[in-house]
Amino acid sequence: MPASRPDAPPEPPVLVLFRNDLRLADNAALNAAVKTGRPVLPVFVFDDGADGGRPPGGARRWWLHHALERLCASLSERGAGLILRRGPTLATVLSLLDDTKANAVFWNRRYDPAGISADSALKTALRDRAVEATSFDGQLLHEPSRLTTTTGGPYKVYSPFWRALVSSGEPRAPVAAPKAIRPLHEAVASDTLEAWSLLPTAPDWAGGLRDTWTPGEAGARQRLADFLDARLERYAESRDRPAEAVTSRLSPHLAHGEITPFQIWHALARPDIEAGARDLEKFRKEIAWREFSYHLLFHNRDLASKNVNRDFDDFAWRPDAGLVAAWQQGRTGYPIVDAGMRQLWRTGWMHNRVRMVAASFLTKHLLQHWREGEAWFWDTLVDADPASNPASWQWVAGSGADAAPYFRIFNPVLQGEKFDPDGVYVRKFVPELARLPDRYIHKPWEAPADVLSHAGVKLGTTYPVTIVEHRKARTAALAAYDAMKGTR
DNA sequence: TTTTGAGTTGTTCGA
DNA sequence: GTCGAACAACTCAAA
Repeated sequence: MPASRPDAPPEPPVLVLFRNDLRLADNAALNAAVKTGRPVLPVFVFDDGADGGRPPGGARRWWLHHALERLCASLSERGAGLILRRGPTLATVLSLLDDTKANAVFWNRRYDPAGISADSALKTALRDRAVEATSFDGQLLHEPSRLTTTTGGPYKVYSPFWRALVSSGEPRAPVAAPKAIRPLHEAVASDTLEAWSLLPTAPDWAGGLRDTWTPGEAGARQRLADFLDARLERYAESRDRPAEAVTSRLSPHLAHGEITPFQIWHALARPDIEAGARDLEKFRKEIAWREFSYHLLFHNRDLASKNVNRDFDDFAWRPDAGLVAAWQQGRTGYPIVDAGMRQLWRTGWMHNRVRMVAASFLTKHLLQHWREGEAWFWDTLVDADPASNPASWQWVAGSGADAAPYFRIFNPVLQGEKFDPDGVYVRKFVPELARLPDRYIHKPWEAPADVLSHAGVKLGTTYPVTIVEHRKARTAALAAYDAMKGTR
């Protein structure tokens, strides 16, 4: 241990950059910094788009505020503070070096294209200044460049990617949080969280988010424990039923790095887990989808803006702001779609099955560009992820890698009847239909007049008339697809 | 180089 | 009501 005589020159600290890794457990960069035995200065560097990536949307800003409060509290329990700085990563870190005389900077790697560029520029600049710069893993089980086909290329199909992931060996074990952090005693300037104005005001739309989520590392741990304890054993059977809360809901915690896939993967292997092999495999495959999305993003920097399948550059979208608005606000007249869009608006999250139905509806029934939907989800989802969000939208739209065949057009009535058979989900988020009998809950327009009036439903007044007719919309979508193929 | 098997999540139609 | 075929070939990945 270094001497700490009061007259000794101050020992240079190690800076630990926090970005999408708002946790102390399984934090490789923080652990390595603590292990040096030197003072550690944790800094949250909020590039907020200044590194060239996408600034977080409204829902993630709300989450970030609370996650930072939690992170700050758990750092203080261990003796350290959290410095807040906003700006481009390189300039921000260089000014921190001036302020602190630090001679080492540690961080966990980011995997969005702008983050990769900014961090590699940072590494070069620091090494030019003889400052130690070291990056660590944590966000992904596999470096996106590491899994390759036998010919060395990137995977474009999920199944072979999954097989490669499984056969590439067990992911490393997670590491425990440091028990104590040696603080830096000199004061370092920090922004205040309030000054960043991450919380919505006028109006405060975050009530539903507060009721639904507990941002922060402890919340993530609790969510994982609940999932393993009560939900995983019904996962394979019920994961497609939005009214049943059997999905893990870990996505926003993963997106903010409050928990790592290493922690999740290893928790699934615990001997006390009572779940069938089918449940475990299904869930592991979802974790692997997240990995696959990052793999795609790594090899397609423009995933959020350009069709992976360039044939779709010729697709005849029919831009219509009114249709997009009706979809966003959950007034399409299709109960399962509207329930999903309202769940998203109210809680910052939507069940996976309903995401597919709602996304298919926007791109195929309404012929609106998938980018419209991707942008709306980016702004409203607490789990908005730079890889999963665009990869999944392109998958649904048919323009992505390993995408759904275009002719698979979800029928919103059948999907509702199949996965929300007793209408519990629809009734929760579309209360104006709550008194309709099950038989009509997914197709109120077929209900006889007396049934509607008895349920207090007036189509076109209390609940919208369908904005497009399913059969016609389906035919039009298939025709648009054929036209695109014809232009090749 | 060529061959071969396979490919998240669906719907509709007609027998 | 149930069941199988058609939907569109095409590209990927491994042998």
